[in-house]
Amino acid sequence: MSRGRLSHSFFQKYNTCLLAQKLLGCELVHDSPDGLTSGIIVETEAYLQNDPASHAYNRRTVRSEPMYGIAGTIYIYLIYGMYQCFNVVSNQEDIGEAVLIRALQPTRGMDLMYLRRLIVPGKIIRPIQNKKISNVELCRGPGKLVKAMGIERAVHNNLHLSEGPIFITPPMKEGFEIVSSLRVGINVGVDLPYRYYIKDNVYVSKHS
DNA sequence: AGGATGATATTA
DNA sequence: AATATCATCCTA
Repeated sequence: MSRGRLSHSFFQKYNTCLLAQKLLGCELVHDSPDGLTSGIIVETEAYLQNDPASHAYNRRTVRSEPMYGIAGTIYIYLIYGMYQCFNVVSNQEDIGEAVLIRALQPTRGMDLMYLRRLIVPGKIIRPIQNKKISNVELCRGPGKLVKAMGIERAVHNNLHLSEGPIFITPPMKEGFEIVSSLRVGINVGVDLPYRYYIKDNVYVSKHS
């Protein structure tokens, strides 16, 4: 059952765009106190040093500091006041680059994922009958997958994938075709084709 | 199409 | 200190 976890050498081995592609087909795992959840990475985006869309573009601030850590560091940030995004830091230390994980194909702990998706922070559970979240919808999008996986910035930011409760296993899926396209939800650097996903995979957030 | 929601970076 | 800006998601 245990396939082991990818270590620093894997994350450092490729440049950021290539790592974004190599991570496709690998399994992201969170072994949490509430239970284990996991999913195959099916969609990623690369954010580079000289990339206007990157948090590390022309600056090194407290928020983006984890991006300057060694490859395999976890970088989590808050977006739009409500959602969090999960990144795998890449390249050498002191070079601020990372790969955003945008969608997962759930493999384990789907019941727990479903429960987490329903919980509104600090409040009650969302009206149940109103919306039924399908397996396809559980992790289809960067904010969704972070919530379904029980990942929190306050707890997991700046941890490393080579140790700790969150890790990535070697590829489970192989032989698929990778599509590259423009990145989603940005206003600058829009022309850079640094989004990658598994062709025809239903769990990818959005097609183009 | 528009609103939720808060940290962050930038300007003053 | 004030403000514009978000690597998003949900509801209408």
